[in-house]
Amino acid sequence: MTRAGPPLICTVDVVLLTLRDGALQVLLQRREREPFAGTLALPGGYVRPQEDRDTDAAAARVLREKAGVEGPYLEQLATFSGAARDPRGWSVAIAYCALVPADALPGHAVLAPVDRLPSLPFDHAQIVATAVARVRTKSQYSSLPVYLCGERFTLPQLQAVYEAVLGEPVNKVSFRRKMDELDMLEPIEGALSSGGAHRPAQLYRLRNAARQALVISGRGLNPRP
Amino acid sequence: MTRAGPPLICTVDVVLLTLRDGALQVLLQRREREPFAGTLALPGGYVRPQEDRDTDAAAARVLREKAGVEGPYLEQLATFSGAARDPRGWSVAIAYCALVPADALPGHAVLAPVDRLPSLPFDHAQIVATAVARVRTKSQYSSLPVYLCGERFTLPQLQAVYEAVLGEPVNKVSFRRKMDELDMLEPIEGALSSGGAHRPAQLYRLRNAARQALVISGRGLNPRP
DNA sequence: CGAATAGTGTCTGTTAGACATTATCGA
DNA sequence: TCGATAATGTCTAACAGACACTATTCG
Repeated sequence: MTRAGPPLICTVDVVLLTLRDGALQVLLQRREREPFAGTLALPGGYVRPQEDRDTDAAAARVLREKAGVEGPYLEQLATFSGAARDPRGWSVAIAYCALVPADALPGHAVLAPVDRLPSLPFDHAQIVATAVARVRTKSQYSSLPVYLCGERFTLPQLQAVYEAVLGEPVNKVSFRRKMDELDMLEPIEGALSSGGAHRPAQLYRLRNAARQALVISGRGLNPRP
Repeated sequence: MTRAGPPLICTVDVVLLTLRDGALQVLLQRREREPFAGTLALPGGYVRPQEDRDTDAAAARVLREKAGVEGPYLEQLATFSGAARDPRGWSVAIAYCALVPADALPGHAVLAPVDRLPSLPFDHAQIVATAVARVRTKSQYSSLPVYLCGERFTLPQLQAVYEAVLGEPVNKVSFRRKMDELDMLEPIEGALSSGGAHRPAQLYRLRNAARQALVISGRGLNPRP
């Protein structure tokens, strides 16, 4: 049997996206080790076969250890590989995408808006671009953006989240019709947002059925013309 | 710096899908080596860092070497990993999906319909299921199924391909309207299908612009109710 | 009451599917 | 001419977006 050849570098990298100041932002960290020690990069780390059940678990561990984030929405994105992307040698990076409400992040977290990233090492810029494209596309026809909200939110808030993610305005009536059809939200009895000098909004939460899996809509929001 | 730990098994596996007898079928091969020598499985192999530019190239090489298929549509699917999936130990398999017209396969190729698979080793059944789900979803709103056709095809043929992939009938008028809007096909002047005792159909080919990239439609075909 | 935002009713243009009609071949 | 399939015209129902209107809070 052919041997597996020289050992490969195998890592997981996580694109953690959140919403801050009305913009989609990605979590970056200063690298402690070479290569690129001291520069901002995606959180990542070696896969640890003894410790990690699979790469999903490795990504969750990286987020827990490096960002203090526990149990977020986490989805495998794609795998990036080759001789060129890492100066240490031929490598495989399994990239993950995480969505987290901003208030679930520790205060010291470094965030950068996805459309004004600093220069990133490895192929991290490409990985972020892939993640953003995926999240945008998926948000067109699914409940994905709710993972960027907290436990309780109003429909106007949720609409603003969709608009921030999609980068374009969403028709209010259509949006509410869609949310109604998808049947993924339930109003919290008697709970209204307060604060403004205006009519308060009904607070909603995710239905239990919608907690586990994304809710998918046949036709998307804002289909291309 | 922490060492990368014990070497991992890193492979690529390819789900080659084609259309035969009006059904979506997957290419399988008898394994020559342990584990599971002699059983049918997805074509796959170790990533070879010295030889392969990246895992995309590794997948293309596997298809070329093991199935004699050159330059097919090839797309990364997902990465499967963990201690449980391979008896040799903790492994990472980067899975790819290929679409090929049936007549581009060598005569001796072993195909199995995707909805009546034999028992497969490793997590290959799950990998096939993932590939089929992805191809179905993507075919709803893109030109993906054209890769299952040859160079020249008629609209009724293409519609039959869509129906076979999606597993449900497609409205003829809507289908033709959509193909027209997408503007990805061009009629071959003066070329008509022949053979039946009926009106012959116009032959089409992909426009050059549509050759390189998928053509994406805003609203899908057959949106869910 | 006025400003501001939440929430709803309704109209209209667009799109997709059903159905019917015409076209073109071989036998 | 008939059977069969290709190709197209047209009607209708569903849907999305625009706009206007009502509702409810604070000051």
